[in-house]
Amino acid sequence: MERVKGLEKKKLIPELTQGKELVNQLKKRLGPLASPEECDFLLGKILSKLEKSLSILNLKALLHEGGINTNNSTSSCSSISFLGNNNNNNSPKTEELDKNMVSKKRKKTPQWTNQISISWTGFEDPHQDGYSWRKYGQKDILGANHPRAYYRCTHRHTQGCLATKQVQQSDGNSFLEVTYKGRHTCKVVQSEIFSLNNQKRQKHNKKQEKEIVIVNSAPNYRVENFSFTPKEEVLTPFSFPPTPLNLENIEETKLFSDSMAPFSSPIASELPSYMSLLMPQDEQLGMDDMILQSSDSDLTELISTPTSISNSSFGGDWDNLSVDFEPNVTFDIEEIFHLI
DNA sequence: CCCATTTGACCGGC
DNA sequence: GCCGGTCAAATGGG
Repeated sequence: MERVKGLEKKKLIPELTQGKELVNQLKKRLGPLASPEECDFLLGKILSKLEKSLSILNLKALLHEGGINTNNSTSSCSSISFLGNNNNNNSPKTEELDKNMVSKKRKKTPQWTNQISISWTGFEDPHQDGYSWRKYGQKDILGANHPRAYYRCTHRHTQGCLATKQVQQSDGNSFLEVTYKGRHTCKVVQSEIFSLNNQKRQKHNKKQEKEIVIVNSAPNYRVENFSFTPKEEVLTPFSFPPTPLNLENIEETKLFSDSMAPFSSPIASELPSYMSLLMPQDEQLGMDDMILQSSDSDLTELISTPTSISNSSFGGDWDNLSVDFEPNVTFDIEEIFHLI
């Protein structure tokens, strides 16, 4: 993969500029007199520009094989925000030590290594992200119209997995803001993944499968506020696996590669999962196929990424991003997709 | 019966 | 004291 250097950026500018102009045209023509054909034509051109831009950015892997579909381009869009790290030396592992305590005494506020916020609309169900979550609380948040739900990994007590997530419907729109905290340390073996795919889904409802199909057909997304402040040293308390090739990461990577479930929990758990999202992959592959076809080397490449992330810049495998990220930089993709 | 959800209480930080 | 986050008893569904 190649990086987006000056040349690619130069390519991007006209594409995005044209896209923006097309949006403006469409905006002007939208109204009672607008003909569907004209709108479709403009939409097609706009989407073409955006896809081309994405291609340049090498983000095309985010899109499902269908690319941006005009039929549902307004029905689903998600955003990802890496919130960076706000952790200190408090290790969530202390919770594991306290798990036998009966007291309701609140444990020290865990400081999370990885936190990611995902805005989420459309047909995707943010709860179907490849992991099993258990809701443990719900709170009305000041200034928010909707309560915030708190979820933790089902394997919290059995395996001490400390991954949590918060889901809250944002105000003013239909976005579901899903914030993942921590990372999965549970060993969700592949058999369980298969179980998830092949048994739970069938067991619980056909609807879920249906939704997945919808997800696949509604790949439109946007990435916003892509900022990341990796601090390798503070990752340690989270008991990062000694080897990147553990099942957890495999799962993360695989699930993240899955069809259009790009905003699954794995991305919250590990940056390389996001990396894997950005990397061109056979978009035709289903998750199971991905699991089977992944090579260790690929995983190593992906999963070893966070350790290569420094405080200063994205080096190493970050080159694969095809974008020159700066620390805490706001990902301009946001603006790109706000054009839609 | 098991497990997930609900919900009020509780806790720590500010 | 307020607020966000967590706990755990109560409840419900399969």
